[in-house]
Amino acid sequence: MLNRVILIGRLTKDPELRYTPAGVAVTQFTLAVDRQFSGSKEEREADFIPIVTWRQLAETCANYLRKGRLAAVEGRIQVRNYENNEGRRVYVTEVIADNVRFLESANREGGGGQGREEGSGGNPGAGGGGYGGGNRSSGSRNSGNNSDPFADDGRPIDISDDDLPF
Amino acid sequence: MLNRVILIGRLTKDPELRYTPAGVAVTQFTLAVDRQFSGSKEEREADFIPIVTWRQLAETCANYLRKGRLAAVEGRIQVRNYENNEGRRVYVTEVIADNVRFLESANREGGGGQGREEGSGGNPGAGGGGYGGGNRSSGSRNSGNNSDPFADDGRPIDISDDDLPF
Amino acid sequence: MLNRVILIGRLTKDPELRYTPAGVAVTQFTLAVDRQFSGSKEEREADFIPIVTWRQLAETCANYLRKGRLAAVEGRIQVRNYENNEGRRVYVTEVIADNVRFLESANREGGGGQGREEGSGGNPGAGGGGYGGGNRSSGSRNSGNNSDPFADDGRPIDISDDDLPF
Amino acid sequence: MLNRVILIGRLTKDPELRYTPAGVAVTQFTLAVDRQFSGSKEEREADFIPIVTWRQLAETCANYLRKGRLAAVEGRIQVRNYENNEGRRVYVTEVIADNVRFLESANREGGGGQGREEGSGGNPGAGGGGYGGGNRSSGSRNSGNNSDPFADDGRPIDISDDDLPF
DNA sequence: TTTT
DNA sequence: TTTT
Repeated sequence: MLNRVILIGRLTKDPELRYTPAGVAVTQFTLAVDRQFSGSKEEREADFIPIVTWRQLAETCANYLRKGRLAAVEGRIQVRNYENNEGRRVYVTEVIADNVRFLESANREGGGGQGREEGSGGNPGAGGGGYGGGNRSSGSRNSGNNSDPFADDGRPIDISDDDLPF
Repeated sequence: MLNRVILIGRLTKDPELRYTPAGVAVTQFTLAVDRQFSGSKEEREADFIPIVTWRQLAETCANYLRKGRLAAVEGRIQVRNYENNEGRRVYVTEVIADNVRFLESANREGGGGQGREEGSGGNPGAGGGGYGGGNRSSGSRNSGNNSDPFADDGRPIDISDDDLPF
Repeated sequence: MLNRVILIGRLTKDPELRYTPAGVAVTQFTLAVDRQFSGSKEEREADFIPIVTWRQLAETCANYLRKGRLAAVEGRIQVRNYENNEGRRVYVTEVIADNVRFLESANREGGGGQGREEGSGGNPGAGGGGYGGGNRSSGSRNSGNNSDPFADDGRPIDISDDDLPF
Repeated sequence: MLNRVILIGRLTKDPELRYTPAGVAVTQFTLAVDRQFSGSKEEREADFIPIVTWRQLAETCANYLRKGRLAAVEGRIQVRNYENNEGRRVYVTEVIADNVRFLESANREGGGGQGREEGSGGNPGAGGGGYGGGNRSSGSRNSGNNSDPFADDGRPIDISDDDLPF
């Protein structure tokens, strides 16, 4: 019916951009969202919330977000489940983002040498991910059978384009 | 920093009211939130999102919500983790609600014989659950030592998976 | 940057569907959103918030919403201003909705004789108003010079298609 | 029923802190929230949304926010009305904030000489403005009859403590 | 100007 | 494991 999430937090790692077998871009990252305590700094804790973005927004996030950066994410909660290699059903809760705002300029902390730092800051059109198109990267950039975007962090293999949210 | 969720959906079951060892009320239920498809009714699917409410709001939800009812929930995403009985770390994602709106009158479908139907509908003050106090039910309604799924900070204590609500 | 509003309330009147000179559907209504008081029923008050919907969503709202109905609205705040006929600048704050959920079935209170009651309830695709198209009603259903959708309730005349939000 | 707003934008001016006759702190500022255009930079436009904060949160905002700073605001839409000096009813729409996040450190642009710059950045407890108390500044710092906090920008005079939202 |  |  209605499912809306808004988060502000910092990336725990660089985002990971992958492609579905059909070549659709998917980027994942985790947002550390500090809980609010009026109390002391000792008890500062955070929720670590996995974010998934698709298509054009996925590419933009991969280009402009980095570990430690502050970002605002708008999206919806999705609960997926899959069977793990022990035959047990595992439930994964993620936020599927349709809008991401970069709240810190890209050139803040001097890069880090990954050679991917191409933006100068601001928010180069990260909103509206997929609304009205986006560049459905057609090619099979991701061939082979080990191509799953969610493999090495315990997420389901055999993701297909049926998982596309829009 | 900022962590806000708003959901509208239907309860998959009656809510479950329990008490921490310290006597604090906790109610849990799952909300089925239909995904939006312009397409056919066949492909109608839902996300099943676990909700947790505390204190006064927990009591109100237990009193007025029932399986199948429509409700709006406002809260924040929380990611808990604990070690299960196989020594594995399990992550649980829930929405901690601080505001619940009952969108259907309680007397809609005539009860069901659980003998707990005491409300007449509307929304008897479910908002603001816990803001400024709530009635911290003092008593030791919950005696016994191994019985409660929530220590007083909401983390599971020494329970088997059978005791896990989800 | 980020501008998100979620409201639940009741329509103070039937919605008003009009068309821009270019034939784009616009529906307006006001939502009465009760403020939360734990206190007595006497002091129950509401905010009356003007809602604007466009295109396909406008048509759906005009078809399925009626005075008194409960609805959930998702959108953004927009502040327009215009010069009134006394040469004074007037500011109008509205919520531009991109998602509307009908929380009460259309056949609840038996019609009312407006002869427009064609729906049977539920939510016939009101979400995503305009995402990916909608039927941009082509024709000039609304010719002449007195055609402004906002005329008789003190809203600016000379609305043009530049005001279209998507 | 439910009324929730989340905004990210920049202050158009320094915030204005005043006190009601009873000595309750009120801070007002306007947030410029850029609309999203995938298009050119020329058509960049913004909504200018008036924000009101009360009590402890008002004091914190007055201390740490400045013109041009980026902030996230969480609250609800309120529509007030009053009669202006020409006997006409005027409607004012504002966002009553209950949570404000400072998204830029205070020492960014070097002050500006207002002699009020006492913070070093971060977010010193701006969340939860008023939840569970706040320091209801007791004194009559604001005596006299022309003391209205909303006077010089066309807002109603004679604001009383009845306008307090919590 | 307002809804249940 | 799921709601209308």
